[in-house]
Amino acid sequence: MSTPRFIIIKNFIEDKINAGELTPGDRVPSENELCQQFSVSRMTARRALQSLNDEGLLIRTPGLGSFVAKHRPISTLLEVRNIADEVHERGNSYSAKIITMAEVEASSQQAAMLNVAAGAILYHSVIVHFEEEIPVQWEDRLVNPALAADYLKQDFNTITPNAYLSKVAPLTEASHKIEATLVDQTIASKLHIETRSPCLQISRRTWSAAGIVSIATLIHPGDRYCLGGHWKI
Amino acid sequence: MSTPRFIIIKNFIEDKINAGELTPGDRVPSENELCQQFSVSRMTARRALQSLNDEGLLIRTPGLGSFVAKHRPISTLLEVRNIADEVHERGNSYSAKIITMAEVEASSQQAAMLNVAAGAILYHSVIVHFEEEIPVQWEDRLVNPALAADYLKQDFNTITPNAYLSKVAPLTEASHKIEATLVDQTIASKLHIETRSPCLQISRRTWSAAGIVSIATLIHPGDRYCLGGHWKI
DNA sequence: AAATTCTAGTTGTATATACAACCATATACA
DNA sequence: TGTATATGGTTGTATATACAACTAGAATTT
Repeated sequence: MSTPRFIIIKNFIEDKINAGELTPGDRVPSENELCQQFSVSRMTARRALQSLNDEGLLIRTPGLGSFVAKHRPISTLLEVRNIADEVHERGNSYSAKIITMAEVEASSQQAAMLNVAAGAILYHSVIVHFEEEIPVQWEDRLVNPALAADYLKQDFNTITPNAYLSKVAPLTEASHKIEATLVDQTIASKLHIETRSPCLQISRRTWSAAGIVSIATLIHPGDRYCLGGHWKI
Repeated sequence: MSTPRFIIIKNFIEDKINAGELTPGDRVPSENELCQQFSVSRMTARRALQSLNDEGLLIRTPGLGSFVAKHRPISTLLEVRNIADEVHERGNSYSAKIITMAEVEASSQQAAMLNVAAGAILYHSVIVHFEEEIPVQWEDRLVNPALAADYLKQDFNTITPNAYLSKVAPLTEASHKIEATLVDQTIASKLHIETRSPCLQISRRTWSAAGIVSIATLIHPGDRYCLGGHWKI
């Protein structure tokens, strides 16, 4: 029913920041000052400040105080998700076509990326994903066999590589690179687009607790796919 | 020196999730169980669980317990930042060239996007940003005068539109769309690239507490710019 | 004058306690 | 049998308290 007190205090400060009354670098009331101002215990006042700190709005320094954060980069939580889930969520039919599925010897560059010895065996898959029979993603993936031994035995018509890997090697870390590229003739024909069409290319590297699991290159036709994100304080 | 107890408990649970001992949907020990197991007060055990909840690893339900979250989308915090800061951070020289800076009447579509009346006066700017004298971004921006009255009076060689807007109307919300496009002849010539080159296009809409501040279209040459992100649990 | 020490204020960690709200199950009753 | 009711366990909120670690500036000493 009634909103918790620490939320009230939190909103009080948040509103002042949004209104421009408190600008980056300014000092906000200390825990003790908030105690008196709102007649609450220090733990309650603390919770409000701590929460704002966790959200990146405040910087708190022992011995000094709490200050409005200077760098509040407009960042958007870009969810790079399971393409199958995404398609299903839109209520469309999903299918996949496997182009390649084999063991390969790691080139020196690939070995470095996956942190294995050059010449080591890697699993390599190339899959085209379809939404309503229209190709929407080209997925080229290298997998470290040590962390996903049964990769090649999976039926990727029923489970996506991403989903399988998340299951056998829980992901703890990932890095992405997003760029615009032109695709070559091979990929263009598989994606049913013209050669030299603009495409959104996502390069992704994923870690689990045990090490680097996989590197993937995902290519989307520019006119059929875009990434979106919404950011809120 | 010694790590806080709530961190120890937090890591204990986090490790089990990463190792696959606890999988999505599993129940984790309750606050009271952790109290006994680690000989700490409930508030300390609670803090560990609460922290994991805030990070999205756990879902906590009153009356039921705490469970490993099912949806852990690999999302990356994509920072769409001030281009000038980015360039400076790389240790390169930054400059800007103003192409357009004027008042315009809002078309019906523009009016709808900015939530103003059709035909209302808007500020319109087009700026090309350079890194080491090479164009890296085309910025086309529409601004709501009600929230940034002095927009046209700014010297955008010394302050970027983004930075100015953040100052006069603190941002509280933003949405982004990222896609790959081909640019027309006008933009291509300003960016010193060939017509029909692939480009990364970011469409951004920003809010402050008072309403929609601005809509911007940022275009980057595909071969000179990419977005990157790193995600960690 | 310079270096050192002290002090007040701040955040960080941790405990013990109390009550409210909620859920699932077991029990009692009609 | 079916419906209430009670019970135990869970998370959520809030307080009062204690001590540690850190910072800046004032006071003291050299």
